[in-house]
Amino acid sequence: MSTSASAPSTSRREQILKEAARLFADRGFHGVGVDEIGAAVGISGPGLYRHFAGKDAMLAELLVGISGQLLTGGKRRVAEADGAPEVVLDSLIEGHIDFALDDRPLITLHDRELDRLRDSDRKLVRQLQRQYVELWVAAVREVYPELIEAEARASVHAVFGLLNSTPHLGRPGALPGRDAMAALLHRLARGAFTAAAATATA
Amino acid sequence: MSTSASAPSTSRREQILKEAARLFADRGFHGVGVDEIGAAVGISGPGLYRHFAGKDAMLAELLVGISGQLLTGGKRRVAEADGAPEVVLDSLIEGHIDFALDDRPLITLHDRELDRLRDSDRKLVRQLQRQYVELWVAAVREVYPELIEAEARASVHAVFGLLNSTPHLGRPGALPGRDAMAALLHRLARGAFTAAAATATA
DNA sequence: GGGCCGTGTTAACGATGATTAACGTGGCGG
DNA sequence: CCGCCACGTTAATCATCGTTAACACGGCCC
Repeated sequence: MSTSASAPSTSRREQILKEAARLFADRGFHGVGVDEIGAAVGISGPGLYRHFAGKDAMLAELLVGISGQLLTGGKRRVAEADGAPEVVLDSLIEGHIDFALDDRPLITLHDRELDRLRDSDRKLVRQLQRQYVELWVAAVREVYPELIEAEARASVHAVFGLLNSTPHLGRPGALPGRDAMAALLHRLARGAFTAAAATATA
Repeated sequence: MSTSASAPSTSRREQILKEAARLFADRGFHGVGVDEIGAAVGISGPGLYRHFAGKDAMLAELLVGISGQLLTGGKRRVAEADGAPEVVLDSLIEGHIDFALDDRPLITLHDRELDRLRDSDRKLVRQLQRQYVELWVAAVREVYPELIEAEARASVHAVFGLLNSTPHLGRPGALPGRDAMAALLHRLARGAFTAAAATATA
């Protein structure tokens, strides 16, 4: 994982990635120039090419990183909560919410800029995303066996949309605080699944 | 207004807007060239400038149109179902689902490319969106009075994310058909609200 | 203490892309 | 018929942007 050691040069790369993520999320991949990204980390323009092969490479690393993190975290949670279906699902939901609330720009990029990738990268990201979805589908179907595959899959996608909606919220204080927001999102997600199963295919 | 009469030349403009919406949704505003848009309607490149002041104007017209349609439809539904809170909410949900399922590109643009607008247009679109949200918040709070304002607002945003998730789905047949999908989304949305209210602020 | 490497800098270069200019053409009202 | 107007076309313009070149400099290993 990225927290491997106190690696020194890693700092700059990660700083760049962080700022690039924010900018990409705000204005879109094509809407951001390399000069802006450079400026955001205190160096100017082409200096970035000492750290990345190009703008595309930054986006690729971001998206692969996000998908990988989500999948890894999801697998870990499934393994840790072994045996208890409800616990597994709640843990997945909790993990996704944490990610959505703490890394807003990344979550935004994740389902917005996938198509700007080179074919090979896009294929990799899609594969990671698919595995993550399958993790959820399996967990959901354990808790709600009455859901057929297609319903479960569609519901999972929809709940992702629900959880990922956080970035689209007006800044100030007309909203619950972080913890209350997390709790609310959790309830919303669980309630959605429950309702999906309620009269499913009936 | 645009729906004034059986105006003939309207056809071209609307055809252009439709193709532009599809392209913008697929590859992002900055990712599409005017030549591509032109090619999509059989004319080439700068011919578009006979119909629109520029690329920005197309996006502006699309976004204003979408927000306006949503708001207008929402207001109409609220008025028609006058008096019965549950009916109002269900009607709003149904209307939004129809829109999300039938005009995928527009729904995508709606919450993705807002920041590419001129200040005045963006302000207008945001105002229309805000009114639409308020419509929902009011309807939700009528059905679930135990929800406080902030919770209701956040829940509405989240449910929008849920309903708008349709575009992000793999093309083929691993998913329910249109009507089944609409029913499923409706259940998911209602279930989410119900769960939000269940132990709200308790 | 000299050279190499990591990290930057600024000045081209080349492509792309939005917009405008200059120019056609077919239909239609007078 | 004539000319105007809606609608297009292609060629030129001008800015922007990603990327590369050429050059600088501080630290660290030997």
